[in-house]
Amino acid sequence: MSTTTSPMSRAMRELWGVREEGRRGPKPSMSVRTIAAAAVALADAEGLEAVTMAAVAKRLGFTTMSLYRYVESRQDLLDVMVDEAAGPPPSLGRRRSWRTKLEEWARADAAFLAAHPWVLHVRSGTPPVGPNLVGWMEVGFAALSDTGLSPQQIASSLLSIDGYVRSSVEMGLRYAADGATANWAEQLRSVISEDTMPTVAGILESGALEDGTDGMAEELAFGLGLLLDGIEQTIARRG
Amino acid sequence: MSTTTSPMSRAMRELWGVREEGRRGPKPSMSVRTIAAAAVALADAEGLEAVTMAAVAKRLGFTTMSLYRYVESRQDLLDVMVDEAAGPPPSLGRRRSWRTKLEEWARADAAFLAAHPWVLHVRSGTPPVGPNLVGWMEVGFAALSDTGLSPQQIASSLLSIDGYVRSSVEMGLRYAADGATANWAEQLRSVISEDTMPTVAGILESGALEDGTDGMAEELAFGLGLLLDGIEQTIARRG
DNA sequence: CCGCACTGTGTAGGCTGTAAAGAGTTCTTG
DNA sequence: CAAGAACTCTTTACAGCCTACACAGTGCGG
Repeated sequence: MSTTTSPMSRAMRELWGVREEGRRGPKPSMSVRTIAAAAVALADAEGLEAVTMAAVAKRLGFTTMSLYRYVESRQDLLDVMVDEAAGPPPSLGRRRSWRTKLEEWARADAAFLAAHPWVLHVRSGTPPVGPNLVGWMEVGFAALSDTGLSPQQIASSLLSIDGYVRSSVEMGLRYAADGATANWAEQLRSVISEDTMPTVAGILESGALEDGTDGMAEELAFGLGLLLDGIEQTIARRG
Repeated sequence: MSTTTSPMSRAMRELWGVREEGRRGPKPSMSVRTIAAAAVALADAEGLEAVTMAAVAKRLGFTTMSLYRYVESRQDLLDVMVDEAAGPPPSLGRRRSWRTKLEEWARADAAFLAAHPWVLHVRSGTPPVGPNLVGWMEVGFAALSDTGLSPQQIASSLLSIDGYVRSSVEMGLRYAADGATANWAEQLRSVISEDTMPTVAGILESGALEDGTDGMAEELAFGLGLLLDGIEQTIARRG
């Protein structure tokens, strides 16, 4: 109930293209976008932990502190990075069914996350406010807007899909990492026995978890199909 | 292909109760469990960021460095914390159907995550190796072991469910946080217009996202039902 | 032209995880 | 039983992190 209203960060406002009035001093030599792009490149190459203020600044040939003219804090930078990495939303066309659109939306989402896995580990306290991510929501919501679903149902449906995609990609990356499950199996073998953990032991020995990235794509399609089926049913029931 | 085999950490081995031979020096005054419990309490109370080695040690009345006799690194501690917070797996009984069991498993999973939200933000590079989490997998796998599904399918099914539960809880916490969506709406209102983002604007005004925690439980049940339906179909198709 | 708003820089401080060395305790071995 | 090895906890130290703050230079508004 204690609604603490915090304003949008300056960096986000710049992304939305709002003009500040009365700009007097020297013109900025960077922009939030260039900074974000450099930081994204760094995260793509060396992981999220490598994204320190110093490292990003160095990559741009500026001092660490100069970044704070554009970004309020590291967290602010991370939020901006996510929006930058997402890029503009996919265009879903007009003619096809909501189901085809949502499927394409989900696939684009998965591709985005697979290309920038660190996004999954950026923990932003608040829902997204960058123009790209809001754009993604826009086209996703729009795909469902003619179905007769309530706003509530539309929102829930899209969030379900996004959530499922995220967890699916994350699982895929975790278990498909090079030798990850092999190593896992080896560690477990030294502690578990057929008596205490028979089912786990069996599944481990079957090698079911060691099939790498292919399984991920299949799994994504599988669960996604289920969610879409459910949405379809909800629509059929008069929304 | 370059399978770098890393052994299980000493802390994990202690959790599994393996005995070290020839213990000579003074007896340890703590245990991995007590440390983990203190750290969990801290995380529950003040969030994951508050869990520093110094803070945990202080809470136990020891020096920071003493923790490193029990735990190899902060990351190691985090892994142990997750296992500790999870606790023993739910007992699913014997008589009921696999579907009832899985539903209960998912509900217990959601309850666990809702009680310790920071678990969602612990990023462990490897699959879990603690006794509690492996126990959760055991009972989850066991619920599906009589269905005729392949080990591969069993593993995928349970991971799907866990993934969905996780994302559902995370979404719920993010959007249901006190005043979060209200604040979000206010921020967006200052940047978007009916022209550029008509659907988002409409959904925002409808207040669809501001209904708090109740929506989460419903949403969880909704998507979960879909996944279970899908598993049921797969089973019916001769596994 | 003056002054203010703005830029990028340099310095500094507090906090972090953890490496390394030391002092004390207990078990094992000769 | 004595001696040394192995173990525990402490102390000290350090590199790296984010960022607050004071500064010097720049360019527009009055």
